[in-house]
Amino acid sequence: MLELAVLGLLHEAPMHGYELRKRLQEIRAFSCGTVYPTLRRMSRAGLIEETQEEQEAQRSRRARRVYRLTEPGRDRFVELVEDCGPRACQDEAFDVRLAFFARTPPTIRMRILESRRRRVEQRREGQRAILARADEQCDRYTAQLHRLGLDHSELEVRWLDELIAHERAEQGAERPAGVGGLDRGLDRDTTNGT
Amino acid sequence: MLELAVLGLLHEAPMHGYELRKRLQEIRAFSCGTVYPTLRRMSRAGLIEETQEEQEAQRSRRARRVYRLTEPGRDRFVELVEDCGPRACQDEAFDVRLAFFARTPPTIRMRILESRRRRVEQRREGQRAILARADEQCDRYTAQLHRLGLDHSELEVRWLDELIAHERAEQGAERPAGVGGLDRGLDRDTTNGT
DNA sequence: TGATGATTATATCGTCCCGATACATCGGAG
DNA sequence: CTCCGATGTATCGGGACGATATAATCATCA
Repeated sequence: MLELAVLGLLHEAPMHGYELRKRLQEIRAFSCGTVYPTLRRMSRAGLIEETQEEQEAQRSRRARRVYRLTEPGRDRFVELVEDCGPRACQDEAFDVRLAFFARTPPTIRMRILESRRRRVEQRREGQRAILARADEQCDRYTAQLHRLGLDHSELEVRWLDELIAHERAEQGAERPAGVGGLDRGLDRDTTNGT
Repeated sequence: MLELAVLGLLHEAPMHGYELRKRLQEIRAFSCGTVYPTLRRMSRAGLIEETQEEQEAQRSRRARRVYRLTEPGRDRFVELVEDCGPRACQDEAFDVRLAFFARTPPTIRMRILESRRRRVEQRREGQRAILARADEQCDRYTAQLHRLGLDHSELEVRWLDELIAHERAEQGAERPAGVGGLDRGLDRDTTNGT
């Protein structure tokens, strides 16, 4: 997942590790014990290039490593972004996937949202079942825990319903009408191929 | 965390791995790739004992390993349950801690609940800040992600407030009254639960 | 001038946990 | 009788975490 996030962020512009970490935190708080080893691994795998930021002018601050997306990295991003297997809607992956929805094909978006919905609904049913027989087998605190979990699940299902409805409206508006490309606010100008 | 959960469950009765895993799922879905190695480790550390379930009568089903709490294990449980450092209110730990609140001293319970509240409030403020400037720097989907996160945080803060109020009422009822002696209300008495 | 601490920046360590996979045994359904 | 699904134990590779170390830069205040 970090891989996808890094690829996606470097898509915008080359960055050094610290900047990457800060941008990453807008998506999810990855630990730096995760970020740097991943950058190394991706660098070895050829998905990104690292170049020493050489600016003699400044006697610069410890010559930061600047990471830049490579062609294989771009391909890998497309590959990851088009994956809609079961992992794509798991808790740890879903938020990162959503963060790059603007660069995800609409059909994939729908599939991910619906998979996620099924998953959360299933969890919700499990929590309901547990709560239903909570009196017999749970202590008060455990029951409260599941109540919170259930509320979370219900909240997320409603949220997903909104997103799905929005997607449908958009796709419905585009398909029959032909190419619109308008809908500003969805993403700002992601069509620039760099 | 798994260690605490295992210790807590074995506190009730000896169990074999599979049963333990099923009971564990009522708290959180630990993978079996986590459970078995942990059982081994705890066994080596002397926190639990494993005994072959020998029942000649049945030519039994592959002689399951039955785990039983040892005295050091009991001590370890107390130690873990009384810890209220920052880790105790982190996401991964908090649910397990709550699951054994019934065996956690009231003062520790309060400290954990309040730490948790501070933590979630902090997260909430971060999310609010991000949402406030979402128009400039987030795409629509990322903003939605943070909106859900914010709703989750607000939900949990309210939930914590209820729990904390309940704890206070309980402690308030016991302290000034002197010897109440009885801990009732802990396991039954779900009040009106909102 | 120098001490102090916050921020920027990179890196490693041990640990936890996950999902996939493999292997067996058992009971019941077809 | 055989296949299937539950029961049951176990390992593997890998992703991620949090603590920690190190170091340079910068502002501030004494």
